[in-house]
Amino acid sequence: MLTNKNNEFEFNIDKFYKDYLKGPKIFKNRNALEPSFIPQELPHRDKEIQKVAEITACALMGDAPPSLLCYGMTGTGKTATIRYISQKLAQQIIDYKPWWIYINCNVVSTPYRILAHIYNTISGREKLPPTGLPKDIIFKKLLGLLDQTVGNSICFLVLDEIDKLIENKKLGNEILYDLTNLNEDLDICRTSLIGISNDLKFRDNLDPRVLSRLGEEPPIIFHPYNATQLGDILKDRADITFYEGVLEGGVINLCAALAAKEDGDARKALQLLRKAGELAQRAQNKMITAKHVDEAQNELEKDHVVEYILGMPFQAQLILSSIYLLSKYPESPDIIISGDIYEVYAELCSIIPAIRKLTERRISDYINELALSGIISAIIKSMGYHGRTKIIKLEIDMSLLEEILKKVNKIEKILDYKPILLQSDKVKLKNNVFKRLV
DNA sequence: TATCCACAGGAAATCAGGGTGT
DNA sequence: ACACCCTGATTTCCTGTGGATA
Repeated sequence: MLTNKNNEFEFNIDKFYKDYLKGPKIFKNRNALEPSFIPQELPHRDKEIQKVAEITACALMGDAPPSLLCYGMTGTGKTATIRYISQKLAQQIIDYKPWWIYINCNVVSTPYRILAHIYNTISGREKLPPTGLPKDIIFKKLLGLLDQTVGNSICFLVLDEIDKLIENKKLGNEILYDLTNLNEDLDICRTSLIGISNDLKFRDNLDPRVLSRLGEEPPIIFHPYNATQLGDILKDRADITFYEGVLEGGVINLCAALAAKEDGDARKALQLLRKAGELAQRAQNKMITAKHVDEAQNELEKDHVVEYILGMPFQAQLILSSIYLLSKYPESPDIIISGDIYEVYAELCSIIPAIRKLTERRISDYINELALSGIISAIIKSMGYHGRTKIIKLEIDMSLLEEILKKVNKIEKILDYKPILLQSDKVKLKNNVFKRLV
């Protein structure tokens, strides 16, 4: 034990590092478990690869493939398949070099920025400003650049999470229309659009003109992996990532089974395995065991919640605090509805200095976002004569929520506040009526 | 069976903050 | 300095609605 003369614990960092280096080694190469890693082979995606290959094969002859849509839940290999195809295609084409431009519409989320992103990627040096110019100027500049720089080649535009674009129906359809019609305005360059989405329903919001362009080919559906398939994927990656013999038998299958339960998300499976490895490494264990996987599972879940809540806008954190306060006391109602949340929220706004109170409409959207993230659940329920409302339930631990909210500066102080609402009989009355109805 | 509650949630307008070229 | 542009967040205005109650 490291102690100084007063017998206090003393941390010797140099010794720690030395010991660490001498300790067991788990990771040979971490990269293979990163989401960005593209493996040599993609197990169990042969059918999908074949379909994409068939549609894009005309690029071998220099023709632009028709637009293409890929659907499937997260972690079903959509993006990986497209990247895989782009590599294979590049190996086969000798007389020209196709361009591949990846756009994650969750990150590059506006029409202007998509155009600018494409422009900046192709041009390489001359960057367009992030805002300020009119869109049509950018569009014309882009057309010029495509003909000039891409020239007699094909430019693949891969729109990942394309459904995010359509969240703003009007603008999203406009830019998609422009992108699907690029070829009309180009002289020599040809473009080809590939859309990737995890939401099948997003087509409903598509303008018919856009849909007819994007839907020329039947969409390619990526089904979730089952546990066996996930196991195969993990095995391949584990061979690259870990030193031989560090994986206890059954660890891979356990990861695969856990991820299979969660919609067959390969990304989650890989994350789980990596986290388990990290935990083993940190604990200086020689092997990764089922225990590490369990721990990893818990930590990943917690990490996600903590990160999400701390990353939310302050107003959303306030809403969550309102829900917290509404659940905390003996007087708390059994059923939490949006109206009550808003009342408590409004109260909190008046207590905390320099906070603007937002409208109910906005708060309603925030509640929906919270529900989407899984932190709360919100079910619309009609109470007949008592109107229609959302019934909200906290889906994470109260203690965890408290722990997280304590970390937020201005919220920490109000976590013991007792809302006036809870002291009125209004809640009790409502509560009784609703309890009867639910 | 018509009524009416307490909201849900769509669409367009507005605002403030960041930028442009002239 | 000026007119104009893009964006994200929010407000304003609005129509819609399931079912207990009178």
